[in-house]
Amino acid sequence: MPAFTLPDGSVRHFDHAPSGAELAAAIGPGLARAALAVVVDGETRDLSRPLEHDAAIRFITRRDEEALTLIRHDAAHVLAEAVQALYPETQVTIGPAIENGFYYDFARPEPFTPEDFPAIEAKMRDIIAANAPFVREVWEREAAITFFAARGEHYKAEIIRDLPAGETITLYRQGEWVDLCRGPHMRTTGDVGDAFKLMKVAGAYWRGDHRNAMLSRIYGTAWRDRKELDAYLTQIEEAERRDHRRLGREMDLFHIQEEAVGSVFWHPKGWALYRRVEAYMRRRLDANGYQEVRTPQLVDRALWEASGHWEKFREHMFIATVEEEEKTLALKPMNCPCHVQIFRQGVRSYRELPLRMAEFGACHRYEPSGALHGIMRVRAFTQDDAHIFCAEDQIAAETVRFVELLGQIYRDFGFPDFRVKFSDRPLIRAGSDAVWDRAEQALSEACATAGVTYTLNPGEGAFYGPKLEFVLRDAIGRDWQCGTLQVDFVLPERLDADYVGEDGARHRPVMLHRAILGSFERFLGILIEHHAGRFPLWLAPVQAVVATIVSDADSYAEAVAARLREAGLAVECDTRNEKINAKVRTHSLAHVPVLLVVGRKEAESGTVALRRLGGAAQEVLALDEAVARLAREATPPDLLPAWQR
RNA sequence: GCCGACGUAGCUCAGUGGUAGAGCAACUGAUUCGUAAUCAGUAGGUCGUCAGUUCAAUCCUGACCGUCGGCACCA
Repeated sequence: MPAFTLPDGSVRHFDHAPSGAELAAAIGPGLARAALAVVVDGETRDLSRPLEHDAAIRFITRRDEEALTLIRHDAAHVLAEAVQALYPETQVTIGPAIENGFYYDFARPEPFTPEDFPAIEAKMRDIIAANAPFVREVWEREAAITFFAARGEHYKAEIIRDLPAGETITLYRQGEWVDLCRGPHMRTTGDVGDAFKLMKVAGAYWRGDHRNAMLSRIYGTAWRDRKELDAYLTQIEEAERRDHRRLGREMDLFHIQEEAVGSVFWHPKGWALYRRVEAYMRRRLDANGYQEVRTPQLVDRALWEASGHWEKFREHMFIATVEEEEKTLALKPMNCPCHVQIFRQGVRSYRELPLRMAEFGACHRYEPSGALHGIMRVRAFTQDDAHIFCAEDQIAAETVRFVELLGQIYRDFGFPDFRVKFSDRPLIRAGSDAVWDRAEQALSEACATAGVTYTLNPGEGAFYGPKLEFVLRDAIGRDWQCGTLQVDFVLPERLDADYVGEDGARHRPVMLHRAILGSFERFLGILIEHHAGRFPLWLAPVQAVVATIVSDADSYAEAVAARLREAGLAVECDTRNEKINAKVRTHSLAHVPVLLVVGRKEAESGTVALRRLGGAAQEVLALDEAVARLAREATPPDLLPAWQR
């Protein structure tokens, strides 16, 4: 007779196999009303299924975060039923819960449009109001295939055909409607509630493969209650306000135009920001034993053939030819083969290792048109790239050193938290399995030494080696993969790099490909969105504006601005014939961190009224003190004396 | 690259089969003002490009380019 252990440690005994719902009722009527699903030894199940064996039990109610997944999954089913009710010619495929919501992929000659949403949502509300129970049925494979094929649901039939032998095939009914699904589901369609909204339509390939048919996907969001839904919609609006493309235009940082698709025109203010980041990175690298180099943009295809990139990435390379010569050159899509060329000049000694070769390398890649996105995904970009040539037994120490540097840099840019993913061997790869074994092992040992905990990202490594990926989290909770550290035993072999060891013999170095920001373009996009354009003083393109109240203060304002410029600050002077209210508004909207207001009083007393972005308070300071204070505040974090960090 | 939507002044957006408007920005003038929009005036557009339909196209049709949202891709 089964016994169930509850979260409080108490045990309930039954003389039969009760359903989850029965068990909940036995515990209490409140729980019986609230329970949506039951977790049996860690596995979430429908309340209707009998519990045959002894198990640890807990219930999921609407108060649990886990309810979200159930609600979203059920919402996907309700969406599918609604769509088939309204558009009977539509085939259903799959519809999972995802972060923040759910989607369902439909096969239909005519794709859906957002104009269809009101009708579909109304139908969904009807289905939810009908409160039909979800009923689980176990089917025999052939019967299930015949059933779906007969209904013209060929995708469902294909899914069943491809299920591994021995897999239990379950269908769920909700009223008249039925779908193949492994579950679990809540009790009834009514449990979905009313906190959902259809968001957008999109094309999506069947089974995520671009060789397959394009399906019509409908995305929705669903939450436990209206309040959560509204909070989510507000968060989306917030993200739109932060959009780097919008801020880039509003703050006059950069633009992109048709004649140079995927390349950035940096305006003076955007370039100021770029240069601050670059200068900071250069100082950090200098201080960490890197040697900066610069390598050619145009490189003969022979080198790319030797490196293996020509074979794998040719379609993504910009090719250049001249009429005079037969040569085919490619704009470099990456820097590593060029760095190996520098390494190969002369004879290298083990004494030079680890050799850390850095380049702010400008690269070009012909990215698919649909991948382009503002300055985040472009065709011309600059990596904060470096390659560490080292011996195999130096991988661990170099990894530790790199992770420390990376953490420091992320903190300085305002990203205190990051996580690490470990990507191991992909299906298509260079190098023997023995080499991959060694590379993966070296990297995982290095992680252990560096105290890095990671999540595994199977099969996502580069074709030449495994990699660590560093993912930071921004101010509104979005994850961005920026840094990377890749172990490469292959390229030194292919490009014949070697060094003379202690034993006098030639050895292959290992290459560690590594980047911290990834690309400047993308990282600046992330920075813009993370700070919502309100940069910390050391990064702000315009750090301060001196604004006059009356034109009598113009010459004093210019003098104030000059003093600040001498102290190294980027300052503008606003002597326009405008009221101070208008000036405050203009510069606040432009996200200028510091406003120095000067009128007759300040001009006479040699002071400034200092106002911070976002605050209404003003502080009247002697000019000298204001300059000293702002100069200190605008100091990049790596240049602050130790006691101030 | 694939599916869909979109493209009107610098920006945000109206609008119509008879060659276009608003607000903000810009410019000019007045105003000299104490912390988120002073007032008045002026100027600004081959309505993404190219074809087609039509007496007539910014509007209808098609192709292309670009942008946006996804998918696929991301050395």
